Amino acid sequence: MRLSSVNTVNPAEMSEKEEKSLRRAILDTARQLLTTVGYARLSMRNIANEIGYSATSIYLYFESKDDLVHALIDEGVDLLHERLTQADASASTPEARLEAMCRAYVAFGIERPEYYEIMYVLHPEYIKRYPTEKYRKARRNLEIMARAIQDGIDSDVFRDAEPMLAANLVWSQLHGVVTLLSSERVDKRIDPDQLIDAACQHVVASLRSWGQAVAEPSR
Amino acid sequence: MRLSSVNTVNPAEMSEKEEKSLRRAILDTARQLLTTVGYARLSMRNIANEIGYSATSIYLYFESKDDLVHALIDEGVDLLHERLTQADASASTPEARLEAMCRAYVAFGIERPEYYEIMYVLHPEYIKRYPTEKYRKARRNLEIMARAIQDGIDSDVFRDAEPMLAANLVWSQLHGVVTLLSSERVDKRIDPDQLIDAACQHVVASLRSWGQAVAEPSR
Amino acid sequence: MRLSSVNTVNPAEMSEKEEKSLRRAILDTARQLLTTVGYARLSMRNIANEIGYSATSIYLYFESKDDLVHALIDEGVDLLHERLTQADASASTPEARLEAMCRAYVAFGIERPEYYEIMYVLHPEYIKRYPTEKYRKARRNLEIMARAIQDGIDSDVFRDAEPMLAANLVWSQLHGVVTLLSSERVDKRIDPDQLIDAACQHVVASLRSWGQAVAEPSR
Amino acid sequence: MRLSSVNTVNPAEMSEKEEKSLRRAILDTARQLLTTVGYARLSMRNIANEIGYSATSIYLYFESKDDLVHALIDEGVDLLHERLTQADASASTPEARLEAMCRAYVAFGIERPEYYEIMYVLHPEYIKRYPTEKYRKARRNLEIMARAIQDGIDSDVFRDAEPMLAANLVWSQLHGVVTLLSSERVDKRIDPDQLIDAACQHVVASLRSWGQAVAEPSR
DNA sequence: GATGAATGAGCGTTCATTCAT
DNA sequence: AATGAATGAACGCTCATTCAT
Repeated sequence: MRLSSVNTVNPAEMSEKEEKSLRRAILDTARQLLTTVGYARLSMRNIANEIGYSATSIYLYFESKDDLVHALIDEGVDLLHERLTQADASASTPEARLEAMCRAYVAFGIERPEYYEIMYVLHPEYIKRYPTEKYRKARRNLEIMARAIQDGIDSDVFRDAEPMLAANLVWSQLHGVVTLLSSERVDKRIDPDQLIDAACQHVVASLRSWGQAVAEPSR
Repeated sequence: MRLSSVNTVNPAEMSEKEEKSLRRAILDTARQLLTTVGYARLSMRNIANEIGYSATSIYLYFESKDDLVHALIDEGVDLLHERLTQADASASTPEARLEAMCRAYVAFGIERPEYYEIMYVLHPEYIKRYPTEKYRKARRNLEIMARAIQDGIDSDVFRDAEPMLAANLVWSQLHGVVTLLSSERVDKRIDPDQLIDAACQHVVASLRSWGQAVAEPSR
Repeated sequence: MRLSSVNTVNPAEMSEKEEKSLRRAILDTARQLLTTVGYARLSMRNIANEIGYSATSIYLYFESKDDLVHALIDEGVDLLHERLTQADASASTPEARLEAMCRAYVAFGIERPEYYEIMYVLHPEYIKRYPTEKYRKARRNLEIMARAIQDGIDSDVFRDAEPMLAANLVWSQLHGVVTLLSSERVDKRIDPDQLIDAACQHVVASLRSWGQAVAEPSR
Repeated sequence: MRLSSVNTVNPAEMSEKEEKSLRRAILDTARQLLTTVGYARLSMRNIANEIGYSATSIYLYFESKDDLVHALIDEGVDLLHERLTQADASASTPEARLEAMCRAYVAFGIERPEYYEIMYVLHPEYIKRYPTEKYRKARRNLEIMARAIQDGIDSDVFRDAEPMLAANLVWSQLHGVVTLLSSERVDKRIDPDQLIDAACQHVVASLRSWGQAVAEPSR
């Protein structure tokens, strides 16, 4: 049975690019399965069945399951990078840029839980097998934020601090919101959007130089 | 009992209470394995081998793997509760109490990553089987913080806000720091303690009423 | 936990003979489990749990699971014997006696499926371990019927035949009805009672002397 | 394929069709084990060992143990159907047709005890998982008999009766003979063939119109 | 480029049974 | 008379992977 005759990931998209490579189909199905059944139940045979190919075929495109997942992480890293870059460009002041990036980050985490899970939640023992060279690429995403922070410090909008530490702090806060929300651990009585909103505002506020940060609201 | 003649979980502790029950040994070994190999590789046989017993024996003390893990979660919840309660009692002002609790929370997460993982990181599909009655107990931990926040609001130290929303915000931020650090995703050039410090301070700062929050530093 | 404090097989009976032996309780529970969960799921621990004793205790009264089941078979054999004897005594003509016994046999099979299953349905590999001496006792049940048949032959009501062969024939027919009915393989549109009725009548009719029953058709 | 180098199910048959598929070998071995050790001890590993393959391999041909057994039941149903159809066609009068079918039925049960066990003896709890659509096919076997009975009634050879009830009665009687014989519960002093013979004759005789069969006794 | 066939290792779990107490 | 502790063997099943074609 071939791809075209079986239930494909997204028939609409299929007719569009019709000649989507098998590699692409594998990755897409893997992603799909990650959201529906979770990493623990993501298996080669699982993926293969879904796309109507034999499990063996996957090995033509990926050396191992690790390799496949790493490819997915790669995609996730790129996608997030894109979103952050766009957010960064969408505003001019360091504050606005940072806030835009925060919102983009959280949006990415919430909308693409599959990517987010393998990128940032999977057990470290696993992530350690992630090729070192790709780590650097992943780290760039943090550096975009760090740059906006640095700019904020340079222009005295943000309080003086080690920008990478600050970036990690920002990251932590956003990461916490994303993971708690998507693991459904937050009480239903809490409105997710309010939580996200509050988090993004505080992240920026917490970086403001003390003088500025608080004088304003009291006015 | 063969316990003493085999590689035990922690020889030091063993000589201490010598007559540690097998149930205890199982829980401890499970915890140990959670840190070393992660939940995905935590198996009954794994645990059994580690303590030199047959896998079957575990079933003398736990109905199922679920049961075993739930028992661990329970312990974690209690342990965290204890730490938070102590922290809450260790200070008098709402601010100080909250900060103490933040530090206690992070300390717990960092020092007891096994507990933390099954309590707050494990895939929700799993956690859903956690008995409802115990959920309430788990939620109490958030409520201790919410209470301190409420007190702060009442005494005008904290800006007026929905205390549960604020508590969840605090929680998110701490959770982010804990998980990123213990999944070793934070660059080694960042000093963990600095990150934790910064996070705890910001958490409290972000709750201060705008007027007060900023007046001080500018002084 | 002791018998009295736990869910017993039949509380009503319990208060009656209060001091029912554990051996009795084991047998009763085993029977009960045979009907509810079937032989495949009848386990020592299962029984033990049900009566609130430890599985080990069963071994105080029965050498092995085989032994226990054999004891049950014994009871079944006795019970059936009793019913057949009563039926035999309830009528005077050989025909009436036989028919009464047929009805008693089927009734036993339907009302006591647990006994019936282990007595007559369990895989032969198992039954082979049944002590030889007890076989003889079991065979007696067939002999009661054979005797009525012999009486019928002697008084010319039944056609001349080898009585044991005839008895086995009768037995087969009844056995077929019982097993098909209690394994729920008979279409629901068939009324069980009608089927049983018809079977019992035919069984007797088929033994009638050819002169009476069959001579005619040839004419 | 290692098949040829290992102890095969039936070397004679093997040399015949040499290229017997593994699927076939699995089914045959399963059947063989059913007769030798019974369903209770029929396990995937058991089958696999017998044919010199790994247990995993079975899953290449059958989704589950259920699936495997259902496939066997299917085969049995078909085989029996074939035999009954042939028997039905082998004679012309309803009586002769019915008797031929009775003999065919019993012969099937005795010669193919494995099939017979899973088709008609296995615990109902199991059989309930048998796909509904296949039930209909199984029921056809009874309907062939019912048809001959109906024909007999129409031509006044058989006494007027509900044909399905009569068919079930016939079935019960045959079933009883088959199961008692193949479970080796019948005394060795009884000649199986005589028993079968007698049963088949009686089955037909019991259906004959009362006028013919019973008028006499009134004489 | 794709597959069918096959597997070893492992999983959670159940079971009858033993033994020291 | 009764038990708690313990186990080896087995069960159905899933998984990532290999290899010949």
